Amino acid sequence: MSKIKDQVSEILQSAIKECGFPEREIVLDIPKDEKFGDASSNVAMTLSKELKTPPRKIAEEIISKISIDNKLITKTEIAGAGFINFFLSDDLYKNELKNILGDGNDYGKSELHKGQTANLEWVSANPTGPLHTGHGRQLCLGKAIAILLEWTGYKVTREYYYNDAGNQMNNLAKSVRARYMQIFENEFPFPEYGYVGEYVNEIANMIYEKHGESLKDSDDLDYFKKEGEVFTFDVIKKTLSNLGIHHDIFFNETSLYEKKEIEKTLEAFKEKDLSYELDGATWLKMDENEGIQKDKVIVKTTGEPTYRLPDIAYHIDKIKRGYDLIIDIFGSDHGDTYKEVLYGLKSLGYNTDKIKVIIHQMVTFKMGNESVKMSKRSDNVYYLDELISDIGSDAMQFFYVMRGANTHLDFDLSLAKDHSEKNPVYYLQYAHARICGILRNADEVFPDYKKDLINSLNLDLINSPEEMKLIKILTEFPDEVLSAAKTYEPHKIITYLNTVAENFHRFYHNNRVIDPENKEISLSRIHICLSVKQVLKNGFDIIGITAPERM
RNA sequence: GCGCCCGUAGCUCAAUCGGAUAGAGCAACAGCCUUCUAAGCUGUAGGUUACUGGUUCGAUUCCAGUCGGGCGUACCA
Repeated sequence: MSKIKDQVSEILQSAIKECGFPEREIVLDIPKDEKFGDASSNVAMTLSKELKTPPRKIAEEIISKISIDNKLITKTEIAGAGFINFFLSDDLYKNELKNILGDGNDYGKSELHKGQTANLEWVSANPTGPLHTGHGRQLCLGKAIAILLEWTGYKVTREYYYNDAGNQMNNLAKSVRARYMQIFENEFPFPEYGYVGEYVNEIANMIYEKHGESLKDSDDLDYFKKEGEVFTFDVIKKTLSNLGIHHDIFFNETSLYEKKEIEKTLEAFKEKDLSYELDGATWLKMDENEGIQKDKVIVKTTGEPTYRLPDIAYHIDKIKRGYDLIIDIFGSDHGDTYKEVLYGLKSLGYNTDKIKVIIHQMVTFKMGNESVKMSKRSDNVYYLDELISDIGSDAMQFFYVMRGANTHLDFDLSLAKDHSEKNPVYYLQYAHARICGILRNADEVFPDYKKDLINSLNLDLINSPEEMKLIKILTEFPDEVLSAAKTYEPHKIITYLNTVAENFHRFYHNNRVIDPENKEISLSRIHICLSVKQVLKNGFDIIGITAPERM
């Protein structure tokens, strides 16, 4: 569609120029209702005020300059308050259809950001326990966004930021040690806010197998911490890997201390008089105009930095690496903190224009009507691995990504578990599997159909309304990818794929594809099927689900 | 209290810079399998887009206020 749209908007643009009207950026919409044509412009309405002329009159003047022929624009009309609607030649779409199979797995990719680099940081859970369903949304969202960016030409670096030295990790170490001690000392006290997950016992048992009771009198928490970290990270990475997520960089906060980057950042704040000492702590001056309510502590009275300082130093590091785009994905519980980080960077003179922060709202989990409260410290945690084995990774990926990030999402676990076959993901995947079934049939009836498609394909035979509608929708795919990528919203792809599947199922119902009596028409329909299959597959690749051959 | 986000069909959510009659899935009801997979298709029902006002050719979308929900408001991250 993109190319088709460009042609139409050029014609429209020059018609406006010919009329002597002021230039406008031309935006062509694809009307929701077919009766309004294939493309629609509201330009007459936007010119109305400036020209002090009724929009319909302006529209009339514009379309009088547009020539009608059978090759491109077959009809124009003025509708409603002054919309200019264009009806386009079917052949345009049929020709575009050929590009789908020509481009194959690349159909829909663009070179908009060719040669540019992007860094996407997400997940970034500290290694204190396995990933759970609270991480799921971010995980799946980031996976899809990374691919989406690649489809528009970016070279994407996937990054995971973690801290193996903070309070959370000390807490894990204490918890592991307590479980270890409890193996031979029933009464050994467990820390009040310790991690009670079963994995903590596993780590303790592992240590016991290696060392027996020899660590009984050791109060060296570092060893327990290290074992805990190694074990947990291993579990986390396995979960990620099972989902096809591979981070290129695991960035340890500790390395910022080793490279003195924290100190340097602190010095920079002091030099610029952006920080001050009060009550034994160091405070960063904040600006209410940036939406931050009050000054924040960056170094505690203990001498340890709060998370803000290393976060700022970390982003300086990323900026210096020279990416064209830096994306952070945070949950809404971090909604305020990113502002502090960005403000810190700005106040030090860094350009933060390239940093995009994606905030996703929390997911509420429900079991029937009961809302499920989850806490790492109460052990009623629903781990991601469990969710995957309950509903499958495709359903999970689909479910987490199918909605806009900025909307609160209710996840009904009992529904996902009990009625997994009802999951909307199957609607899409079934369309793909169905096509594969047709193609298996084609192999038997017309063994040489692939050659015939090249030599004797006759697209003139495509003329039913279902076929034309389907073809038009397929050609919108490249635009859909661009639009989803522009706003980092992979759910738009799913919404689109739904209409593809819907129209395919309808086409299938009304049109027999393989007809041994009529090879020519069979070939044209096989061509449509192959094109649908390709678009579905490419869309699945972006959102991160598989394209099954059978179901 | 203050800040950010949200409020659309019974439920979960879409709606392309502000566009035409607000759309899907699930749930409900009525139909469709001797024919390429019925995990599908067709039809019915379901809405004052939380409420009130404003901006304009036009508002689910932008602005103000009210009500309701989530998150934050740490010398936790």
